[in-house]
Amino acid sequence: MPMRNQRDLTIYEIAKAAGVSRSTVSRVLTGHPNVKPATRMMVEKVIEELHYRPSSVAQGLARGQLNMIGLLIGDIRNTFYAEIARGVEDIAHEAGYMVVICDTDYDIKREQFYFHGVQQFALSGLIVMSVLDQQELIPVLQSIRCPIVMLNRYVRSFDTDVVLVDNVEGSYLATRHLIELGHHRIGHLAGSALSTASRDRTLGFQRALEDYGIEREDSDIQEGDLTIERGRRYGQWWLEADSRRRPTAIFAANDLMALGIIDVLASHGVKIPDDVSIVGYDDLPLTGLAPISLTTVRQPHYDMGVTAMTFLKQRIEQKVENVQRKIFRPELVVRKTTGPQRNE
Amino acid sequence: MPMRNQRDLTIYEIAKAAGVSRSTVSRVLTGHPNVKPATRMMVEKVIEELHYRPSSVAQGLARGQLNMIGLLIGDIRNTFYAEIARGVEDIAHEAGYMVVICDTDYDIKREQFYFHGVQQFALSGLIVMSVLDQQELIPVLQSIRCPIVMLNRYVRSFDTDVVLVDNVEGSYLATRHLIELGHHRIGHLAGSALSTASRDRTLGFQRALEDYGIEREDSDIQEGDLTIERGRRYGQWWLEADSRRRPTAIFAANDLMALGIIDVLASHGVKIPDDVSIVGYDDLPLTGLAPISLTTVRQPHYDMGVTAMTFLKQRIEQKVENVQRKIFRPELVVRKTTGPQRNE
DNA sequence: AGGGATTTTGGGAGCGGTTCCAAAACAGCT
DNA sequence: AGCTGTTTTGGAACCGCTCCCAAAATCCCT
Repeated sequence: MPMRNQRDLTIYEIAKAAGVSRSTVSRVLTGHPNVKPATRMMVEKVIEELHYRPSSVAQGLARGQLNMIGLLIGDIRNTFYAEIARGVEDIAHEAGYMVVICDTDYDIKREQFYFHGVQQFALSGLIVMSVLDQQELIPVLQSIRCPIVMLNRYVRSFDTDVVLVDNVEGSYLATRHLIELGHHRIGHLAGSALSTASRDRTLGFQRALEDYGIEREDSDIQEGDLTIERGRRYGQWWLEADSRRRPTAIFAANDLMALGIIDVLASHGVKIPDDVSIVGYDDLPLTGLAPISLTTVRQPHYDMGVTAMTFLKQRIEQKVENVQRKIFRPELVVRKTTGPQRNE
Repeated sequence: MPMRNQRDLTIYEIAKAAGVSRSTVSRVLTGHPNVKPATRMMVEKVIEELHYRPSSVAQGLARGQLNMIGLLIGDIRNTFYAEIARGVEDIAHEAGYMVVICDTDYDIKREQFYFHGVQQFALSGLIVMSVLDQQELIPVLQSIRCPIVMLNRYVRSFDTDVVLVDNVEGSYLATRHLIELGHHRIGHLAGSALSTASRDRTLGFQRALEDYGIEREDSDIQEGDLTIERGRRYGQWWLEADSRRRPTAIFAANDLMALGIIDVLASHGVKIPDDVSIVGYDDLPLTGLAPISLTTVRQPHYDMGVTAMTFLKQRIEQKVENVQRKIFRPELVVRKTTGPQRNE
């Protein structure tokens, strides 16, 4: 039987100390306008002096929602998510919300678990970077009774606030960059086909190829899972592929996979970018370091988190009416893992 | 006025549907033994069929603690913390706790804020990687009325469960490695002198020098803040220092700083390890990649998180009596940023 | 000063559970 | 059947706060 973590002051003590009723204290606490200024100041003084802090749990029960928000992400160990998380938290912190971290590990079971958790704890809101397929996601989303902001994902038939980056454009930029360097055998290691973000990146890739009249065999696109390990497997595949047919340039759907590829290739003596060019996606903080210098597509992760939380806050506080939408523009960062196609 | 996030089922509905009293439902919910097996099964069936989930907030109020724990860390963007966080969360998840993330940003104000938050929300427990000086930390810790596990830090005069890595040994290993390569001008870029972890690392460094009879000027140790930027500044300093007196090997108190140093040096054409050897500390996942291949000291971050949360869980559930303590042993990982001292 | 409108305050009923206590049901005995 | 002793159950108080409603206080006029 867990010990009860005792508290000392309740609103009742404050009321007594201030010589008013609990209701009045509650009013100053919640900023209700109908309190005589003198009374308000007096109560505030007592609160201050006694270092009273209301129980968020009791408030949560009475108000029907806890001052917390959930952040549903794949895996916090991926810096991509970590930066977003930090952006979310900074705003949440200012606004007085705590952030509950929900690592789904890209696992649907676990994601379901957290969706339930959000209900049970009556969280005030939820920022979602889900992995569920659209089909499955919709009913779940509808069953959630709190404000939701979708981040880097969207569901066409479900209108929520949403923060996006133009993934089509980002990968178009990356691919065009490779094309302009003279490459025409370009491989794409994609993300999961279930996520709109990944699908859009693949789309941008294909569109660029088309625009520049480059033929594409189906084998040029492989599906991945955004892990470094998957990148390593791709690297292995590349090493073993027919050297006259394998891509001379590779566009990976995220930096982690690009790094995995580089790891394998570099340790087998493949020269980058001389033997093969590589572009990633995300611009993780460490990929810009001199020894790596990955060419990649930058997304404003931190700001995405900030924006998502700002949207959510407004929604929770019902300061807005219409759906909020923000689309960031990605930016190509050319560094040293891409170079001109060498004559064959 | 935020909208109330409506719920549907309460314990009362279940009681009615099952034809028993709320108390009985509550008993089956909490696993109280005094329920007739037939009744229990019957109630469970109703709960199952109606998909009832008790409100964690109401439970929290009644029990005096919420089924959540806090994780107080510096900055989730640092993979070091992210891996720990993931270890913590995985265990918490199994045990039915949610994890609230508290990024202090190494800022005392913000740390205080979160300490208060823990109280207000009546969290069940707290895992602390604080930045506060011992002096300041003790009263704060004492004022917290919930179980605490200290992670990678300790306060001598305050007995809590603790999970540590032997930092003295780790940096001893790193330093000895450099000495054995023939270096005798070795620089140390330390962490904040306020944290026991950093102080211990400095201690191991000094001890190794002493053991091998190497003289040390005070300038060999510089205080840092564990950021990549600080590493860059150190790199800058090294570039500008008198080339006959500057260190031929550098031991950084964490990988991030080591990477910052490498970033600057590598982009100025300094050859690593030919011109200077560098050792980091942490073995972040990306530092092992071929282009970087940082020699470093490995700590089992994920397992540290797992252990901390396991300790905390036991403590919350009062399954243990005595203080729990676990000290992991670090491991030197020799890669390619360290090499023999070249004749001068 | 008196009367209606408005502001300020206190009382009390929730919010959805847990838990203590006493009553009810059920044993096992003689 | 009648009497203890143990399970099993329901009732009610409570956890700490919010918020509705009505009473009290204050204000502005005539």
